[in-house]
Amino acid sequence: MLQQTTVQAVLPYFLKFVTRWPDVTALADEDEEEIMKAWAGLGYYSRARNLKKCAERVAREHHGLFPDNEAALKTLPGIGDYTAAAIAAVVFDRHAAVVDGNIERVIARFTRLTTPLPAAKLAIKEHMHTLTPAERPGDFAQAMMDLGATICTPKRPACALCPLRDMCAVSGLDEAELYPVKPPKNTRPVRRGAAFVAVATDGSVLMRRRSEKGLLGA
DNA sequence: AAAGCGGGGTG
DNA sequence: CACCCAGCTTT
Repeated sequence: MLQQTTVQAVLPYFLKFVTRWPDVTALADEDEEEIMKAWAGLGYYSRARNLKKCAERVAREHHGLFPDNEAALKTLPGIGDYTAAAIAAVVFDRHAAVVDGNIERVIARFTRLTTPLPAAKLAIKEHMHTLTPAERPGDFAQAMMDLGATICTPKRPACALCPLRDMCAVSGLDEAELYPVKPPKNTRPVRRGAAFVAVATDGSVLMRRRSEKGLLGA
């Protein structure tokens, strides 16, 4: 449910779902039509169909219990890189590198990555893996996501409040002059000197110096 | 690598 | 109005 959907929007749906279908088997045995009706309003309806298919496979192939490793999880319908790692880390306490949109941004800034996405995704995943502690990897992932949601935000990050400020590669830059930018369509990020910091799920620039506002070229 | 998939909240 | 949201699947 949380794939590209805010926690606030999901919460009431999630509560209704877990109340009506308390376990994987209940969901697997339900008619798809009923699940779709309960999903109405959430959008991205393929997620609902994947959820049912996933429940059916977990019920049939795993005795109603989710597999405890990333590789097996990723074979299930609707479960990709992020969700597989999140389940492995949060539910099974495995040392898995969780990378969602927030963590992507946090890591990219933290390492002052200038490679545009999605080419940088592997490097980000690897860096997150080295950063993730063996103990409470799930809590660490959730802390990183919270950091991205509250401090290291897409626009106007609150660097002054950041607990990672002293270790962050971007902290060397003048915070007061850092601000978010979205490049015009049909343009690509251009690097000039060290003042330029590029990152975002769509490959757009997140931050650059105000004085170089006209830096983007076609 | 890029397109397609939704609805809702926010500045 | 643009942008963003605990992404995944299919071209």
